[in-house]
Amino acid sequence: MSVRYAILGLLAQKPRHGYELRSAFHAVVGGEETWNVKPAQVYATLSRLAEAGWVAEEGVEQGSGPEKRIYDITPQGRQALEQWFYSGVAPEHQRDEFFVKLMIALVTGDVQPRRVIQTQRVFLYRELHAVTVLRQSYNLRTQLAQVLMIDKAIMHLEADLRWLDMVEGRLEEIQRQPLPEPDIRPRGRPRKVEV
Amino acid sequence: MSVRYAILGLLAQKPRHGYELRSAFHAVVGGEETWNVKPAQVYATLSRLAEAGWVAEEGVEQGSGPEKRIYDITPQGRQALEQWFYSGVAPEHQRDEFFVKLMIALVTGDVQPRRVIQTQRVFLYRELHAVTVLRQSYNLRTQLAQVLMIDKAIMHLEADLRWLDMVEGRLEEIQRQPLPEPDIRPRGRPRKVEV
DNA sequence: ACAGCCATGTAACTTGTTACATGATTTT
DNA sequence: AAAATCATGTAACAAGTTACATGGCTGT
Repeated sequence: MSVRYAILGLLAQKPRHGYELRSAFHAVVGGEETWNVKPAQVYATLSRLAEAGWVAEEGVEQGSGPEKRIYDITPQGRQALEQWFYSGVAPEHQRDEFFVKLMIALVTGDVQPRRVIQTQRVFLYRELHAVTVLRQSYNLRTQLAQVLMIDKAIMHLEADLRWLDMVEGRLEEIQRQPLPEPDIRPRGRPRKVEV
Repeated sequence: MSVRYAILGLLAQKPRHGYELRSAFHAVVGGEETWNVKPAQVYATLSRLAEAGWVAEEGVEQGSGPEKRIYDITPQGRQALEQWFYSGVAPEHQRDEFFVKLMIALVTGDVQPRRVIQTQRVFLYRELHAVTVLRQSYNLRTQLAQVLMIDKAIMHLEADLRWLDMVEGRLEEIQRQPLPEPDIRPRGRPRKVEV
């Protein structure tokens, strides 16, 4: 979803060809190291965007070398892009892998949840240290994307660490009371639900 | 990735069939409303797990009604599961959709980054309010998953909001200096890189 | 000559979603 | 009889990754 609109946005700036879109994406979002968009995805996305009528192939440019298939954004594309810009992005809290891991660890007998939590805590601390060191090497003016991303990473890592502390607190509160089995509701048509 | 190991973990608890795995997943992770795993995914994942040798079909149980194909975890499966439990989950900061949106908004001329930021801020505030209200309706002892998830959501939303403030600060710092175009390096083989 | 960029793709695979298909069972 | 659950799947699609294939241009 992100790459699709990113390509659309870069085409709104000026017409470009696939290879150029890929470099521009890396330049804007923060380099090949942080988000390496594969050529396959760029060309596939361009085809889908063209099929949807959001971009159009403008023609082929041929200098000295291979031909470049130039794409441009359409009016419909511009409209879709604006809608994207001015709509909110919902963070998906629930589809977090560690959350699933923790909940499964709590019901599966032969694993210690506290060790699972501790493993994650150590991991997050290492990550926090790594990005804090990395931060010093970036310059706000020339590497805005990198700086903003690290700011975000730090805040999220701190939030995750505080959450892990909270989880341990909550678990102590309920003190080894096993999770209830899923409540089996009676089969068939349920009676009218009273509110 | 999460669902795969969740199914494995639930089978480590006891042998189950596909339909039961789906209900158990919902019961443990927090209900159909928060993460509705589709039957298609459960059965597809079971096939893949069986092919990998992590689970095995134990046989068919036939009561009054349709047959149930019971699966159980294998020793290899148990090993893989333990490795999963005791390894860290890396949060993916960079593949955040709003981050991409912001960076693209900053280079695309015809959109106001501050309005994009404000839209997201309003969205996050609404979400924060919604989960704060929802929190009151849950009970720690009987709805642990829901409570923990909301704790996490609140902390992340607060982190995101603080980050948005920080972004505006950073943008004022560089005060409408346009982002530099991607630096075009000379083509051909680069000379030896000096460290 | 060779390394490495410029430029385009195809094919296979993974994880997950959506829609469809089938049929038995159970309670109101 | 209708509604809803129990139980299993197939097919098509979307987003993304990995690997492969092709060929020209350019600087050391």
